[in-house]
Amino acid sequence: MATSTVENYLKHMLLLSEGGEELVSMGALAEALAVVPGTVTTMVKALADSGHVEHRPRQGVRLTPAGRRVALNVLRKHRLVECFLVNVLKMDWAAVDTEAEQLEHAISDEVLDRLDALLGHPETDPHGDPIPSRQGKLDSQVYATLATCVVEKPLRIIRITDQSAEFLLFVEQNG
Amino acid sequence: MATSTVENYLKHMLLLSEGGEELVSMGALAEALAVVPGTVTTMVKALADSGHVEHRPRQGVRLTPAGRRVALNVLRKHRLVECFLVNVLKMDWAAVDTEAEQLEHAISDEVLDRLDALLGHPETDPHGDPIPSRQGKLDSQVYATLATCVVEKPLRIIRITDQSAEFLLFVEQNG
DNA sequence: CTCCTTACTTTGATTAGTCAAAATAAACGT
DNA sequence: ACGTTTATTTTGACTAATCAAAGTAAGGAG
Repeated sequence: MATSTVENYLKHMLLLSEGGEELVSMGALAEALAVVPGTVTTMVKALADSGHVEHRPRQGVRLTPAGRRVALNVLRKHRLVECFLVNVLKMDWAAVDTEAEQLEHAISDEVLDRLDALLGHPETDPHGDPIPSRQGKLDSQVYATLATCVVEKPLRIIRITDQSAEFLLFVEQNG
Repeated sequence: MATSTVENYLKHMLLLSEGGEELVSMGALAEALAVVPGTVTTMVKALADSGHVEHRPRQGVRLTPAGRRVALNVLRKHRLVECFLVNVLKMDWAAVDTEAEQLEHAISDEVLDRLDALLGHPETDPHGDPIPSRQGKLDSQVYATLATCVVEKPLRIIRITDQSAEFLLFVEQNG
């Protein structure tokens, strides 16, 4: 079984390559994981050995199908847990990300499935991010961003990309 | 924050000293944690340094009030999670122990409280084991055991002490 | 009292994950 | 083409948790 560290590396690679098939840079990964770049290099080489990623030295890294499978499963856990925390436990949707960060590595596939059923198979989490299907399908639709919207025209916000605590707090306090 | 390894050591010390104030032997702890005795000695010395336990070399170990506090909180998480898995997710009550083993280290106190409320502040988990209160109160009532019961007299089973998977399976299959 | 058994502790080594800092490579501007 | 900047990799060291195996203490049995 993949350790939770490994799961985090793979999850972040998936997030950093949203949609596209491009290589993820070591620097970006180090930033996302809050570790120094040297640590990422070491870890990525191990991940390459275990067949989860393909490492192009000095260029970047990319998930293999096996690595992507693991990453999608973790992401599915993360987002379904967020749904649970908000919809069932009525937690503040700005705070659930940190909680889910821990729980995503602790829940089994069995619990995951039951949670999914309990929640009525939701398609997105409370921030509007799509939830990967059990079969590993993830539709990353591209919506218009606030920056590309017409001012003064009514609109509905579907998804919030910036998950930083500060930003979510800002959104909350300003509707 | 205590690592999940530390939480496990403390939790098992609590369980092994059920009620009484006696010292827990290193051997019993090693057995419970499935590690070799030498590992326990090392770890217990570290735990003594951090003020969670009192170590009597060659005699045994005992929780300090601080250690007991941590242990009770972990046990509360474990048992409330079991309630949730059985009552809400309708999982098999013989299987939830292993699940809870992981989750007890991943859920925050915030989630714990909300879970407790959702479940209606239960007093025991699905196996009949008492759930420590938020204030750290744990009533370990002593019930008659099957071995001390009158045969052929109707009775209600309140609590099952042996949590091994095999035994739970046996109980399940034989009513 | 001496020996034996059993429990406990020590010691040395290992694995996973990490950092700091030095070394290297690629890219970039002039 | 040359030197400078920037990203990446390497190296050496560290912490947490573990095991195997050797060493030590304490409590009986005779």
